[in-house]
Amino acid sequence: METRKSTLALVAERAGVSIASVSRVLNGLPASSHLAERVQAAAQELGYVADATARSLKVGRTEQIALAVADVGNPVYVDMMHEVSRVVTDAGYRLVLSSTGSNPDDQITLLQSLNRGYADGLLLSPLRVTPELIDTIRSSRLPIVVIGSLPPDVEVDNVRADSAAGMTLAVAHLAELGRRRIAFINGPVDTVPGAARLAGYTAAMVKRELPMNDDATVGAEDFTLAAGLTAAETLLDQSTPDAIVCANDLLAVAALKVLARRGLRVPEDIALVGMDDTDIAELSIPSITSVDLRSAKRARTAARLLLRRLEDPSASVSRVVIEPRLTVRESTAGTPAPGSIDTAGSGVRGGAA
Amino acid sequence: METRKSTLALVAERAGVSIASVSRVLNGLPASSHLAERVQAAAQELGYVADATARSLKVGRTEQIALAVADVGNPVYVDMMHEVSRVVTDAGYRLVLSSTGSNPDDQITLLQSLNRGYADGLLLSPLRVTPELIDTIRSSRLPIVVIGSLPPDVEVDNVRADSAAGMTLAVAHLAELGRRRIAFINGPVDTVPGAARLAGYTAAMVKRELPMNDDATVGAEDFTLAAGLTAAETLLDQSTPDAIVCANDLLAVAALKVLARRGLRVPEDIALVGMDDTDIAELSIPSITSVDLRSAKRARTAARLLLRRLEDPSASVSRVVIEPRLTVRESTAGTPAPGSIDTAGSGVRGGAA
DNA sequence: CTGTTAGCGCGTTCAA
DNA sequence: TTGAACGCGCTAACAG
Repeated sequence: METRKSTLALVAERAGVSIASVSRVLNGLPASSHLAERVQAAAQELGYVADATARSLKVGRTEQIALAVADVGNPVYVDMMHEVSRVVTDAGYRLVLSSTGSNPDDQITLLQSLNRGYADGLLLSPLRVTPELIDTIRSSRLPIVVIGSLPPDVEVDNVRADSAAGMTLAVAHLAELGRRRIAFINGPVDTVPGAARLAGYTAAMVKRELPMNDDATVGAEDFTLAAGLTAAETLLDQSTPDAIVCANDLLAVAALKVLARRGLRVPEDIALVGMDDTDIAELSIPSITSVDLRSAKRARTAARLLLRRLEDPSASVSRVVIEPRLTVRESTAGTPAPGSIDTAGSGVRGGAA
Repeated sequence: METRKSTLALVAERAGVSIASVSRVLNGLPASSHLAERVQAAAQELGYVADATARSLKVGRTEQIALAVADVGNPVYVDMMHEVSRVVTDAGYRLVLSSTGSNPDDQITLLQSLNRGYADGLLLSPLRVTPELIDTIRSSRLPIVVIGSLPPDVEVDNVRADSAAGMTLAVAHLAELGRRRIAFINGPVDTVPGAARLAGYTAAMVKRELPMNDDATVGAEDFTLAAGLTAAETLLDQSTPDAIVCANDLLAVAALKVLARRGLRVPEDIALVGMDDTDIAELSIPSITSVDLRSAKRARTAARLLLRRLEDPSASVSRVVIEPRLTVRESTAGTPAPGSIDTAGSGVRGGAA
């Protein structure tokens, strides 16, 4: 096998045939077995592989799909990436990863560069949605599937989680365990998920007729551990909940740390529910009950939607809503009514004295 | 701004000039301001953006860099991805993500497809290295930088961690805390990191003249939580260490879970050290002391090496070794000599009763 | 300073 | 069944 770059012309010369014949044989089009053999052999010897760029220019497809997420480090996006990578690779596409920040302007720049045609389609998961961003998405030359909520009048394929329903699951679960003073640690309210989760929390609390209190809701600056630590301290300084729902697993881990630091037991003193159901919910000690927003399924669905649109550009717009589930773990397991005495213990807690 | 696809020819027609002039203006080459204006205007109106594929075919560069890792889900690779994404994007390249499994054959297939020229270079981090893989790397037409160890006679750019030195750091740290029965939970020994870490552990123990024991070393089936749980159970069934070093943070978290389950305190009864210093080491309760193998720095260095080679293909081969650090956290903090009584406590432990 | 033209490497008509 | 020739959209070398 040669290591030099070889072209159709070189293979053709070596096989003593025309480049058209080489192209045909390698693409499996009808040819005499005699010719096919010669070509195969020549191609083999030269280690020939068709140039992707030239092929793309000719056929008008790059066989690449772009995925743009706000933060490559966020476990949720990692899950999505993982899944998209699988689906897309299986369909014969390569995955181009674009880490835009949460800044809508950067995403607009990205969309414009997408029109350079380096990919056949885009999966976009915006953290903040502005009218400008929507306009840009609308006027994109290439198909886009949005992962996340979009205003109802936007005619773009999209798949989103029902995080309001997720908050309902969390609140209901805690209420059924007898908790009433259910606090909420949110992320930034000016993000799409932040706004949706706050709305969901409020609705769920009202519906259950549980006491609402401004001091029982705090918003972290960001969906990160560091911001969560500050937010949890603030919350516990101004409020005495018997349960906390967090808009994110990272925020839940932060809460867990602060609770431990203050000598509060989970779930005995305070039950804890996270959201996203990422690996860290399982890894934590105690493990954290979490609302599974089905990030992998959302990603998979979005990827398939995009693949479908690529093969049928005129298909009607799809809007898919994925229903959440609740994964119950130690942070809410076997919890008696508040105020009662913990005798049994689930036996799987860390740091037992 | 139009949404239809526009070409140089269309812009030229609209501006009433030649396509060459359009190309020049848009690439910032000298032109009269009169002409430049006309062209800019026309391009603007048509929403023209140069086609990436055609440009690539012409200039022979795709402005894409590929990154191939064994497992997109592994936190270490996520760190690397994050960093590579930054460096590469800043340099004007797009990142193509290839998730090969740990199977060398898949990686060979990947390398062959790379010769299709869809990227200008590759960053490869193989979990297992076979002679065939090395041959394929050697004969690649495109530049490759390997992240990880390579036999000394392979003339390929590469950057690796000194995980043997890392094991020395871990063992030394524990020894200085007075621990002597230092056990080791490794990953699969037939992987590059697995082999290196076992060798490092053995060397470090011998050097410190600490007691070695077959029962004190177990190998998990995989570098995952699930495999780690089994391995930790096995270890504790057959051995009574006062410290455990794990080849990986995930394995360390698994050990933490098993220790908690058995009522053993960390660090009082058993001190724990992980490896890789990923986010989960910080997130855990207690937080885990971990050998920082500098995955971000390794990735950054490798990416820069590749960029350098792209601009100077004849540069001499670089082999960089990144030295590890130790990040001390709660899982080994303030630990007195074994057998003595814990009175002080660092005050930042979880699950205090 | 600007226009014309020749390919980059491939797939795909059209003739033979 | 096979070969010759064209063009995808662009940049660069050459003319004018």
